[in-house]
Amino acid sequence: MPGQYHHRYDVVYRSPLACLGLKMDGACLTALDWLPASSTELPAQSGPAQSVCETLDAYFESATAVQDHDCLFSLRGTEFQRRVWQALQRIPVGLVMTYGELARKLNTGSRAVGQACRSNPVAVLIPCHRVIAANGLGGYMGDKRQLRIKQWLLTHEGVEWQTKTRH
DNA sequence: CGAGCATCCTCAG
DNA sequence: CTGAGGATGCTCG
Repeated sequence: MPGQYHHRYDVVYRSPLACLGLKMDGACLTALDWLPASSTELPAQSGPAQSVCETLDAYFESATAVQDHDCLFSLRGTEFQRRVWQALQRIPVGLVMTYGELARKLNTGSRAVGQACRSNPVAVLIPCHRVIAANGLGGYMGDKRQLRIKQWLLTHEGVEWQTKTRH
């Protein structure tokens, strides 16, 4: 049923992969969600949303060209989640980290990091897809079927991840 | 509290 | 290689 998501989002951006729903609060981005294939484009009309779309244009044109973006976020989350989301934004394009590595850096547990990644409100721009498991790709959006998105993004960023053999 | 997680490690078979 | 199971930190009801 196309269009059913339009009342939730201010803008629906069409990426090469799937549509992304934007929610704005004034000049700040509050949500960027991957939408189901059935959703249809809804162009930006306000300035701030348009600038987010331009950032996305640049990213999907060439990930490595966009080393940092100046989108403003306004995010709801616990202190711990914010700490993880900030750490995510410090992972540069082309690199990945494991949940365990990030956990050690933040003095916490790998599963807690994964949980915070899962609750990332801003897909792509807060690059939770750059965190992978010690032995493989890890999860994405709590749904195995969405893993192709994570895989696509990493490939687009020139990352060659491989399923490590254990031991 | 207790259950549920986008994990990790170890230890059999 | 595979699977089971414990340790782990954080969140939500």
